[in-house]
Amino acid sequence: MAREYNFREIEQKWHRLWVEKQTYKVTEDAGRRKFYVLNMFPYPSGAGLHVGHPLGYIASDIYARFKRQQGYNVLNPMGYDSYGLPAEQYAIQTGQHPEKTTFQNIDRYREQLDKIGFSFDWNREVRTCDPGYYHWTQWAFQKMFGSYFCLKCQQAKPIEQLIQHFEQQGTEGITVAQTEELAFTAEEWRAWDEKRKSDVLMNYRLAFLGETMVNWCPKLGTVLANDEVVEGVSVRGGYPVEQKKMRQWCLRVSAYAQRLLDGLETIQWSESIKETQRNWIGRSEGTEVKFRIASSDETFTIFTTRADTMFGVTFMVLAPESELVQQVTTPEQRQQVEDYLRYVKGRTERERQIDHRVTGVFTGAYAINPFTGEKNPIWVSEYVLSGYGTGAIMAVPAHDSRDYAFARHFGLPIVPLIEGADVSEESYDAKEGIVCNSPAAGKTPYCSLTLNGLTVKEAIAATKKYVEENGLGRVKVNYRLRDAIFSRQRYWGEPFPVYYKNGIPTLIPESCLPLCLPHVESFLPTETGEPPLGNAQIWAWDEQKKQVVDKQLIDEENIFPLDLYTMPGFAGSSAYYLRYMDPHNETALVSAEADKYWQSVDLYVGGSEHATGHLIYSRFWNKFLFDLGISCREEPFQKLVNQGMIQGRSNFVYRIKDTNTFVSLGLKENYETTPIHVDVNIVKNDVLDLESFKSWRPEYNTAEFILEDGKYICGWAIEKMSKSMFNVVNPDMIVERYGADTLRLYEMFLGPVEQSKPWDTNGIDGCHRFLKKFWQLFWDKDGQLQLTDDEPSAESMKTLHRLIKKVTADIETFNYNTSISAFMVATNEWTAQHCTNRQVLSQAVALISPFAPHIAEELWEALGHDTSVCDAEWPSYDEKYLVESSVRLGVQFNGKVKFSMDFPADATPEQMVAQVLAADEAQRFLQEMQVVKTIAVPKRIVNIVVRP
RNA sequence: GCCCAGAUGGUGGAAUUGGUAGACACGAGGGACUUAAAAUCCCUUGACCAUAACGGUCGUACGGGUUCGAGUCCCGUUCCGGGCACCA
Repeated sequence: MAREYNFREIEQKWHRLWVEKQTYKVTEDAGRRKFYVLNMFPYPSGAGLHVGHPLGYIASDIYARFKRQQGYNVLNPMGYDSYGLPAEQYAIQTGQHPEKTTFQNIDRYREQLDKIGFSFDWNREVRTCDPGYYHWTQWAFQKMFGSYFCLKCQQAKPIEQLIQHFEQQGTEGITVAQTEELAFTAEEWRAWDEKRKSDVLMNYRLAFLGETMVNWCPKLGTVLANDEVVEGVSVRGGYPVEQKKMRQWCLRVSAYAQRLLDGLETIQWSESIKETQRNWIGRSEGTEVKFRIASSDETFTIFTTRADTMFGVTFMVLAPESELVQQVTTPEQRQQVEDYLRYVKGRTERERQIDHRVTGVFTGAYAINPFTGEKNPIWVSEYVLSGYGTGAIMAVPAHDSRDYAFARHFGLPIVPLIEGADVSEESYDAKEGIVCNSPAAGKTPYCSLTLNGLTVKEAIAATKKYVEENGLGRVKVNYRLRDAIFSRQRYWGEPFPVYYKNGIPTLIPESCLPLCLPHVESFLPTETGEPPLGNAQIWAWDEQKKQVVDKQLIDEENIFPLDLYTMPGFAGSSAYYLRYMDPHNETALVSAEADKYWQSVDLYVGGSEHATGHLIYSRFWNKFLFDLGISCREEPFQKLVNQGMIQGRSNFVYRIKDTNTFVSLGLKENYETTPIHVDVNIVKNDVLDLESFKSWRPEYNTAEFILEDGKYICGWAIEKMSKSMFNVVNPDMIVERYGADTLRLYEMFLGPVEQSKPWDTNGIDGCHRFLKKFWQLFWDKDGQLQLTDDEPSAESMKTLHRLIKKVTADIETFNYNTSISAFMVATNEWTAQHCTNRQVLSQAVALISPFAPHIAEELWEALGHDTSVCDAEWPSYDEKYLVESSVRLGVQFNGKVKFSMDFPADATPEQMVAQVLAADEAQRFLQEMQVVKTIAVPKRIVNIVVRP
C-alpha cells in the first residue's frame, strides 16, 4: 500500500506535539540575534475569521519561521484588541454583556487560529481588556498628564519643571506645545488658587481636559477621533456625526507633529502609507501677519503661505466660530452677522463638506494692511475654518480660487500680482511666475519692500524676512494634525485613573493602578452622552484608604467622584508591542532588559486602513515613552508590510421574473431575469449544485432550471467578502477539506501579499496536488521511506540549489507566490529525475517548512531527526551547482530571432559574435547584407544589425 | 483640484529590472486507466492566417519617442484603486 498524505492525522499530531513540547516558546537570549515579527492584533468580532483574516498572519509566520531557521531568536506573539467600539457594538447587537461576548469571541478566534499552525508564543498573549494589561495603558496616560512638551528640545518633560518656571518667570521665555498662547507673570501665577492653576496647566499637559469642538455621534453615543469619522459619518456603523463643544480628555499628538514627520524618513514603510501620514500631518510653512483693526487699537493675526501676495489683499475673512467676530462687528451689521452665524450653526459638518456654497457677511469693520495702509473690509464666511491657523485669513482673490469665488460673488476687487496672470475667468493659484504690481520702494510710507521682478519663491522669502525684521509678525509652521480626542462616553474601555477633588482632576496614585472597570448591568450608551459608568454604584475614590468605594459616600470627607469616561480603542493598541516583550511584568510596562533585547518591531504586518489611526497614535505613544526612557527606540515599527484585502467572489443565479425558474448564465439574455446571490459554497467552478441549491432555502425547494449542456452556470462578480453576499469562505472549512498546509500555501499562492485579490476556492486543488506530489517523493509503493544515501545526481543538486536561491530571495521580498511556483517546478523535476537522495530531500523539507510546517515536521521526523524542523538550519546555496556547461543563445538579426546557437558558458561576447558570423546560417543571411553592428549580451542573445 | 500606486490570456498571476512575453496554477478542450465515478497520468490552450509538415502576422490600456532590442525607460492620453481636500 502506498502511503497516503493524511493531512488530518499529521496536522492534529503536530498541533498536539507543539503544545506539549512548547516548541514556540521564546525567551530572551543574549547569545542570539533577535528578530521581532508582529501582526496587528485582531478585534475579536463575533463573525469569526474568514479566509481574508489570516493572510497577513500566514505571511508573517512564514517570515518568522524563516528567520528562526536562519538562527535568529524570533519573537512572534499574538493577542487581542478587545476593548473599544467593535467589541461593544457586537455585544449591543446581540444583546449580551461585552464581558461575555468578548471572551466568547476570543475563544472562537483562538480555536480558528490554532488550526492554521502558527508559530505564535501564546505564553505572551495580551488582551487589552485585561487589568494586568490596561494597568499600563492607564499608567501611560498618567505620565502624559504629568508631562508637557518643550518645542525647543522637541521632547516631553515633567510638568513640574514647567510649574517651576511659572513660579519664577511666568510664561516669559517658554517655547512649549500649548492649546492657546497664554501670557502671565510669576506674580499672577502665584496668586491663583489651585483650581485656576489646574485649569491653566491643562493648556500644556500632553493628556489634558479640553473644551473643544468634537465629533459627536448620537447613534453611537460617544465622541469620535478625526480618523474615526469619514465624510461626516462614523467609520463604525456609518452614523451621522455632528460638531459639539464638549469637555473631553485629549492627547496633545500635535506636539509631536514634526517628529512624526521626520521619523518617516527613518523607517521602511511603503511610500503610499508614508505619504498618507504626511498628508494627515499636513505640514505647512508660512507667515503669521498682524493686522490692526481700523479705528481701534486691537490687532488680529492671520496665517498665510503666500506672503508674497500682501499687496493683493482686498478683504479679510474670519471663521464664524472666531471670537473676533463678536469683537469687530459694528452695530449696523450685527443683525446680519447674527443671522449668518445662526445659518452656519444649522449646517452639519457633512453639509459643509459636500456643499461648498459661497456664503458670507460683512462685519462692518476694516483691517489695515500693514504693507499698504489700505483699509480692507472684514467678512465672515464658513469657508474659513476655525481650527486651522488663526481662524482668520487675508484674502487674495487673484491668486486663491476660494477667495476668487468669494470676491466674484460679493463683488470685491481682484488685484493680480503675477506677470501675465489672466484673472478675468479664474484665479492664478500656481506658486510660480514673476511678481509685479507691488509698489516701488519707498512709494508708500508703510513699506520699504518691493517685490517686482522676483519669482514667487524669492518674494515669499523676502516678505518673511521683512515681516520678522519689522515686527509685523513671524514665520510659522502649521500642522493639520489635530490633538486626539481621548475620551469616549462608552462602557467597554479603560477607565480614566482620575478623580475630581473639589473639581480638580487628580490622578489616583500610581501604586493603586490598575483602576479596574466596574461591572455595570446597564452598559448601553445614551444619545445624550451620559456615560454608562455613571451607572456603577461602587465608583468613587477614597483618598485616605486609596480604594474605590460606593459613590453614595461622595459627600463624606476624602471621598471624591471618579471620572466617568473611558478611553478609546486606540489607547490599548498603542503600546502593545512593548508589552509582548515582557507580558507578565507586574512592576513595569516592560523591563529595561527586555526592551533592550527586543528593541522594536522589525517586521510589522497589517492593513493599510490604520494609516491615520493606530499607526499614528502608536508612533506618538512610543515617542512619548522614548522621551521617558521606557522605549529605547524612537520608532516602534521598522519595516511595515500592508497585506492586501481578500475580496469575495460572489456567484449569481438568474431567476426569471415572477417565476421560480432559474436560467443558466449563457441563456439569460432570452429572459427578463433578476440576479440573486447564491452561496459560493454550493457552487463549484461556477457550476451550481442543483440539489444543494434546492435545499439551501425553503423557497427554492420547488425551483426549476433551464440548463446549458446539462449544467447550470452561475454568473460571478468580485465584491467585498460579506455574509450578505454569501461569498464568505471560512478557513475552518478549507482546513477540514484540504488541511492547514494547503490553506497556507494557497493563500500565499493567490498573489503578492501586498495586493488585494479575490478569493476563489477553485484554485486550491493545485496547491493540494502539489503537497501530495511532494509527499510522494519520500515513499515507495509499499509506503516505506525510499531514501538513498548515494551521491546526489548533478541535476538533482542543480534543482535543489536553484530552489534554495529562489526561495531565499523571495522570502526576503515577500514574493511567496513565486516561491511556491518554484517548489512546484522543483518537485516535478525531482519526480522526473527519480530523485530519492536523502541529502537533497532533507534540504527540501527544511525549505518548505515555513510554508507548510505540518508536512515538514512529519517528514523531518521520518527522516530520523529528533528536533523540530523549525530549528532546521536554513539551507544555503552554492553557485557551483548552478553554472551551465553551455549557453544557448538566441541569435537575432535586426532584432528578430533567426536561430539559436550553443556556446561554452565562459565564452566572451567577442568569441560569440565571431562564432555566430562564421555559422552557415549566418553566412546565408549575410551574403547580400552588410553588418552594421553586433551586440552580444552574455547568457542572453547575440544581435547582428545588418542592412542590404 | 493635489499627491501616491496601478493596467499583461477565459481567471489568479510570472518575466533574471532593457534581452525569446505569458513561468506556475486554475478553468476549458481532447486522450489514457476504470463496469462507472472519484483519484491519477498524458496532450492542446494569447489572437489571427496557414499547413501533410514547416511557417507567418499581430499582441503587455491608448498615442508618440529613445534603443540593435521596450511589459520594463521618457513624454502625452484614457481608465481603475488609495490618500488628502474650502488647511489659506
